[in-house]
Amino acid sequence: MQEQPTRPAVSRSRQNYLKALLQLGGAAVPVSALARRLGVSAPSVTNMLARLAEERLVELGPRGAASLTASGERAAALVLRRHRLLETFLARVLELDWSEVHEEAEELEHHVSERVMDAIERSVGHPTEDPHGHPIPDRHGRLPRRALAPLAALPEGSRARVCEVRGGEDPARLTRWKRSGLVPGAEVRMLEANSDEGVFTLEIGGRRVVSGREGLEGVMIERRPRGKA
Amino acid sequence: MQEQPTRPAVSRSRQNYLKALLQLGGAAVPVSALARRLGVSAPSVTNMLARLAEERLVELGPRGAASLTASGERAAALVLRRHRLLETFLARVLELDWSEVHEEAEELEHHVSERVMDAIERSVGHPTEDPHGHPIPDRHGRLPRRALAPLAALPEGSRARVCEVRGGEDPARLTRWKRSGLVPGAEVRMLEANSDEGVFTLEIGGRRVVSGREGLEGVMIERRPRGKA
DNA sequence: CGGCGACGTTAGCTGTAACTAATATTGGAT
DNA sequence: ATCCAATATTAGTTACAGCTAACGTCGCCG
Repeated sequence: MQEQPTRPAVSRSRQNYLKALLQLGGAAVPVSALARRLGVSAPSVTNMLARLAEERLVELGPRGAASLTASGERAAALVLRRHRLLETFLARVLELDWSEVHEEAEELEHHVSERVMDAIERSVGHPTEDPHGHPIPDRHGRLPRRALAPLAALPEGSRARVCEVRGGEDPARLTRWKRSGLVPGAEVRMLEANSDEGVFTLEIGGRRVVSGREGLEGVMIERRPRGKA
Repeated sequence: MQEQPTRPAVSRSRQNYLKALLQLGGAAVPVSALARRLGVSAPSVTNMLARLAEERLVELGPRGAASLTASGERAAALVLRRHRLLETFLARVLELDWSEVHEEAEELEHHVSERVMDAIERSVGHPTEDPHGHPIPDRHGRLPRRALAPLAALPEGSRARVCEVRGGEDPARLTRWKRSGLVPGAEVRMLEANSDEGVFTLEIGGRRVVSGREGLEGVMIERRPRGKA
């Protein structure tokens, strides 16, 4: 063992694998899915999974299906926590556009010390959600599970509140959503839902917005119980 | 060539070598000095210097003496710039203690994007000095040269203003200086300078402080022209 | 002027984490 | 039942940047 900058317990690469596993469901994730997500080759994944398995962070099933162990899941959630705290910080304190914060956090999450993370968290007042509405895991790696529905599933005439927008990796998409008012917290009403053709007409903040199904994919709502307008 | 995260023009390690070269005077730096400073072995240095020479960032003289080229010096100053901006940011915005900011910046300087650096610089109002009083190079890599004198050289009875405290790598030392009021901007008067025995008595902000020569090493002053007690 | 010690270099390894090419496995369609 | 295509694995390589051990080259001291 040679040691240069105090090798971290979980290397940068490992952190990315764990995070990807968690976001891919955490259980029975195929090698190919991981490879696609991380943009690496399948052999690289097989290799890394073997190492992670050795370290008891994942468990390997048949046909390469990987599942996070309890400690792997915790580690993954802690990476997610840093990521989301950083996004919040970048948006609120440094005033970056919400379409930019994802890629910046993607890099920083691996390099910011505990000490600085604590200061960052203080500076944004211990938020529970990031700018895209994703819940922020607590410092023990507990990630609140929420049951949300896709906006496209909202019945005609119903109201709902946008809770979370997924797919923050694509800045252009976020920019489009922001322009039409599709941000967490926005109140929307489904005016017309043509599910067959995939065309939806919504009222967002008093404005009519028409969108295709792909344009809405990832926008998640919490159904308003009292909302049968 | 394999490329994972868009290999930076100048790798982390290179940046550290360049910065160390600049701080070691930038010209005719012996291998051994670099090795000591960076905490690596001599062969590692020889190796890296060869690569840097190939990239025209340094020039190699006889007996391994390394000198920065113009572009190497610029690159080094830009690393220093990031470092000092980060220190300022960490101290002023995240309110870390000035004894902690150095080591945090040491890591972050390699991983913060241009975009975020710009936002950071804005958030601290484009400072020209870091918390330890070091000048911050401009965005073209120009580093103002200042002629400062060590505090220990101040004649008895003279006044001066502390300009810069060097040696910020050692948090304990910074903490001691801060306790005795030796921070950039402090007004001091040399009450008694026993240079032979290396004992100095100073007046700092109305308080008498006695210190040995080592305890003052790195505290730099700008002589007050009108300051003959 | 011979040799010692400091300094530097060469050679060869280590570890991480990627890659390609070739091979094995496996599940579904014929 | 067989074969194909998708999926996963094995084997071998690459790049970076560190390491140790061994060797070379000065300069100076005696």
